[in-house]
Amino acid sequence: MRIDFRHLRTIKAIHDTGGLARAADQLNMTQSALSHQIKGIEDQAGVALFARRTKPLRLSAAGEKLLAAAEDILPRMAALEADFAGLVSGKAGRMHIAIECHACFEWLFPVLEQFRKAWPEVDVDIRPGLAFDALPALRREEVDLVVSSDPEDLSETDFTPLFDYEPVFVASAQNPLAAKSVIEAEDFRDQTLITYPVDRARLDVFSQLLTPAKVEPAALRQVELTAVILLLVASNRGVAVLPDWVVSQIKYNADYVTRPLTKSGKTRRLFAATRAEDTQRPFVAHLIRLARQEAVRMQRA
Amino acid sequence: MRIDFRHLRTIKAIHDTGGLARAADQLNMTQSALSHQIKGIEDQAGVALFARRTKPLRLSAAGEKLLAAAEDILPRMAALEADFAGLVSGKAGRMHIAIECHACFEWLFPVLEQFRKAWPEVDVDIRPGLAFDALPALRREEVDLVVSSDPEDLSETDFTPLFDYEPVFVASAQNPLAAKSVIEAEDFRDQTLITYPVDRARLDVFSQLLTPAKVEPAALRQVELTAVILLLVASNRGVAVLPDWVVSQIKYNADYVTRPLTKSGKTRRLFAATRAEDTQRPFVAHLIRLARQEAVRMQRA
DNA sequence: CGCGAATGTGAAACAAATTCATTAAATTCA
DNA sequence: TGAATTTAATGAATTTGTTTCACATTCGCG
Repeated sequence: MRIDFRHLRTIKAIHDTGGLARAADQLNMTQSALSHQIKGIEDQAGVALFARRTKPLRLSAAGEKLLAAAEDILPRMAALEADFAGLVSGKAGRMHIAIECHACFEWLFPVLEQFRKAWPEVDVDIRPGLAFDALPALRREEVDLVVSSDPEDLSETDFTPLFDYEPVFVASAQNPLAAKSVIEAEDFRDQTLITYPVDRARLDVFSQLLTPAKVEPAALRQVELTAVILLLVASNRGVAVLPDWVVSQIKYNADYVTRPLTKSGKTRRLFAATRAEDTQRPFVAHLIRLARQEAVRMQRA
Repeated sequence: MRIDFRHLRTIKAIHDTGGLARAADQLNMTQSALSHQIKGIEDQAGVALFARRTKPLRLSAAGEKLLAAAEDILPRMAALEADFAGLVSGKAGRMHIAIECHACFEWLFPVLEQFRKAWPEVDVDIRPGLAFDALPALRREEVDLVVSSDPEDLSETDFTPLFDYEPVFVASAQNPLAAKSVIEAEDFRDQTLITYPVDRARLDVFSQLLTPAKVEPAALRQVELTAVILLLVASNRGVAVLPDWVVSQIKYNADYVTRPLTKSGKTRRLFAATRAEDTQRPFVAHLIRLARQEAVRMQRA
C-alpha cells in the first residue's frame, strides 16, 4: 500500500477531530476502515504513526511528519481542483496566440491588455517563432488562435474576419518613385526594400506582387520594429510596403509619402483562426469581438 | 475516481517519456492501464488532459496544470519518505525533553548543543509546562525523555542515573544563619525563601525538608534564573536551597555562604527517564551518555 | 492507400479498500 | 474500585476499483 491522498485526508481528519470514530464520521467511512488504513501505512512505511499506549489516539513523531506533509499537499491539491473547476466553468483557460502578420503586434497589444482585465484567469501569451506552421500548430493545440491573412479550407478550423486592409507603398518624399501615382513590381528593381524579419511567403509585398512578377529588389533590409522601418523610409534609406492602417497610425514623420500598388491594390483581409470547438467559448469569442472593435477604432484614426 | 499520487506519477511519466507506451514501461504497467487511468481523471474532473488530435499525446491546458501540481507535490512526498526512512534507520527521530528539576537547564544546554551536532536529523526541544505530569507525558509519547529526581517503579519506563547532588543552603554572609554550621527546617521560619517558580512538590527544599517538618517560611519569592537567585541571596534579600553543583558552578559573587542541610543532607540522584522501548535507541543512549559526561565535567569544576 | 506505431475500449481477472460483527482495551464516573 | 462507556483493533466477507488481456481504432508516413 503506497501512501495516498486518502491517507493524508485521514491523518488530518484524525488529528482535527481527535479520534478515529469522529474522523470516520467526517470522512463518511467506518471507524474500522480508518483503523485498517493507518495500519496499512504503518506496515508499509515501517513507522508508527500514533502512540498506541493512550486511548484517544495521539500522533507519534512520524505521524507529525505525515500530518505536516498533508497540510502542505492538501491545499495544493485543492488549488488544482479549483483550476479545473475554472477550466470547466469557462472562466479560465489558455489563449496562446500566433501571428503570421508581423505588423499585427501594433494592434494586438491594446486588445490583449483589455482582454487580460476581462479574463484574469485566462493564461494569455503570444508565441513567437510560429510565423510558419501556425495553422498546424493550432490544430495540435500548441496555440489557440492564429492571426492570418491566408484562410485555408480546413475542417475543424474556423476563420473569423477581423478587418480589411490594403498594402501600400511607402517611400521618402525625396525618392524618385514619389513622383509616380501608382507603384508597380518593376519599380522595386533598383530599390532597397525594408521588411519585417520573416519569411517572404508571409510578406504581402512578395506573396502578392514581387514573387508573381519575378522581380527581385536591389537590396533587402530586415527590421523588427514598424516605427524604425518608417524612420528609415523617411530618411530615404529604402522603401517599404505596409498595411495602410500601420502607416496612418504611426506619424512620427511626415517626410514619407504613400502610394497604392497596382497589382495588390485589392483589399486584403485579416482573420482570426481558431479550432471550431473553441470558437464559441466565451473568452475566445470575446477576444475576437475586442479585436474587431479595436480594428474599427484604428481605421478611424 | 479521485485524483491520486498514481495519477501524478502517470502524468509526469507521460510528459517525460513523451508517450503512453514508454510511460507505461517506466511505471511497470501496461499502456492500457494508463489509458484507463487518464480517462478516469478526465471523466471525473470534466477536463481533457491531452490534445487527442495529435498522435504523440500532447498536454492540454488542464494537463499542464496537473503536471505543475505533480512537480510540486511529488518531491514533497519524496521528502516525506526520506523522513520516514531516517526514522526507521535510527538516524532521525524526536528528542523532546521535560525537566522536572528547574536548575537542570544549566547543564542541559551544553549537552544538547553537542547532541544537535552529533544527530542533526533529530528534532530536539525542551518542553516547558510539564514540570508536573512529566512521567505520564513520557508514557503518552508527548515527550521522549524526562529529567527527574523521583524515580517511580513503572514498567515500560527506564530510569537511568545521571549524577548525584546534594541540596545545600545558600545565604548572604550577612545573614544570621551564616553563623550556623548546619541548617534545619526550623531555621526557615523567619526567612524569605527564594525558589524557582515551580510547584512545591518539585522543590527539594519542600519535599525533603519543610513539608515533612511542617515549617512555612516567613515569605516566598519565585525567581526564574539561577543567577538572579544567587544575586538576591548575596544581597541578603532572602535565602535559597540549590543543588551543590549549581552553587559551585556560578560564582558571580562571593558574598554568600553555603551550609549543609541536616535532614536532607543525604545525597539525591538525578535520573533520565525514557520509555523502555527507546532506551536502547542509538541517539537516546548517546544523549544519556553525553549527559553523564557533562555531569562529571561539572562536578570537577 | 496501406502499413506500422500508438492509443482507446470492454470484459474478465485481480487487487485493494471498506464494511460488518465482534473483541479488546482504556477512560470515565458513580 | 468496578461497571458503564468510549475508543480502537481484528478477521472474514463484500464491495469497489484498478489492471490486464485481447482486440478495435486512429493517426502519421511513405
